[in-house]
Amino acid sequence: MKKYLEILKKCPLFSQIADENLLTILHCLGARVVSFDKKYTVFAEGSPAKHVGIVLSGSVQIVQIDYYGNRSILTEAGRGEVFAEAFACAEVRALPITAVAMEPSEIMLIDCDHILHTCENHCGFHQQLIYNLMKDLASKTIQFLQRIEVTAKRTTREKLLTYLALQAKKAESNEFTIPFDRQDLADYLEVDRSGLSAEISKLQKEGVLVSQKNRFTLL
Amino acid sequence: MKKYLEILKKCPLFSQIADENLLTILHCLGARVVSFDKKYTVFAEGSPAKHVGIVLSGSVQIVQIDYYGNRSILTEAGRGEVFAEAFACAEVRALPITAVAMEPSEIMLIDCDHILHTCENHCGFHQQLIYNLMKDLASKTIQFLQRIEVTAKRTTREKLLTYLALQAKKAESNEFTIPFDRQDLADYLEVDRSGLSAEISKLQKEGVLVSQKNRFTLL
DNA sequence: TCCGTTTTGTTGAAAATTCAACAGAATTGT
DNA sequence: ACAATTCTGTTGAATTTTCAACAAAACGGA
Repeated sequence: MKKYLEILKKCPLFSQIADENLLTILHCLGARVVSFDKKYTVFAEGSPAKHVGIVLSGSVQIVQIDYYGNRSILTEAGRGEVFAEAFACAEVRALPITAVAMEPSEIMLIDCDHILHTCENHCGFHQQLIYNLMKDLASKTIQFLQRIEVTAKRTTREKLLTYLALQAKKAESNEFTIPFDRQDLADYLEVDRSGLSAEISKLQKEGVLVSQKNRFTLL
Repeated sequence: MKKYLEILKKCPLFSQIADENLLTILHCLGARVVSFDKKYTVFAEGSPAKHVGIVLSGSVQIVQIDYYGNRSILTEAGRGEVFAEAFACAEVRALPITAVAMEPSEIMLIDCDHILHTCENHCGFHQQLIYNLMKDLASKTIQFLQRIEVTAKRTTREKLLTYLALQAKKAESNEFTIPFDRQDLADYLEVDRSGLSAEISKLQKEGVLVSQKNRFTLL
């Protein structure tokens, strides 16, 4: 576990927890690390929502696939980020989403019960963990809100520009890369891929932005 | 405060808290009750996100209004429900949303700092409140996810049917009322109102459902 | 009850999206 | 370096949405 300490220290779930206690806590929580190849499923829809995931390396996408097979990308979690926590915390029976590794990834899995309920050793960190989980869930709610702000727009152009503006703000620069290829971006914005490609071309011709693959510059 | 106890006992923020302690806690939290007439603003976009709201009577809508004045309804909170907690918990400076009373409503306001941080009296309920807040935020995340599942659909018809199916499931009946008029429903589904009206008419003619105002029956 | 306001349903035209198909570019694995 | 696969941009047709305008219905207050 030692080699993961650096990244775990940046994980919101463990904020305010002294480095020297981290290993103990991980042991107490029964944390384990699993590796996934690119495109492999970390959590499958319908399976029990027991575990919280933490991205140690690589990245995962949280996707929802409807009755007709249409894919919707809900979020993307990179190094140090927690995912699937809401389902475990809310004690839903079956996961309504799927988590897929986007690259070869190492994922730390923690049984959420171990976080929420005191362990046999009565280690005193549960309160802090619950507080951290609460903070994390609050910021996830706000993330979803931003996504809704984007997808609430009615046209592909508006959705795209709203999304890119948010990314530029996040990167604090007019030049930034996004974690999506064209199909992914379309599935995140809830629009047609070919229409999205066309819109990006159009915006480039109009001189609004420059795009090379997943790197964008707003002009 | 006494007259609100019945409804507060059903509020997720106070679950697992003994009735006899509730009044003490409310006092410790500095809870106060404010009345709002129909259509009045409970929280305005841009104002500080300090308070958590609890609906004691009436109901509120959480709405987002974009640069062009397009309204998007994010959620609706009825009696006993908590709202705006995510912004206070995540310590965002300014509220990105507006909360509006839908009917004459009594709202309990609690400064979120008082929930998250121990008070002078060191009353021992903060841990339980934080735990409750965490549970509440987890279920709010899942609520948002369902909304995304609805609005991710590409056509008015699909959005409407997905929404109505969820409502039927929630009501455990094919007959149910929704908390929206036509314009509100359109602003929730992110579609055009007139198109929505047309689609409802069409579905009635096809014998898929019956609608009288905001009461629906799925056939 | 009457009047003014709000809500709802309808319509047709304009605009935008989706869909399917394809070809070139880029990437991956061997 | 090569072949196979995946990704991307383009196109045109069909579908759907949006927009604006209007009239009937429902509602609320005096």
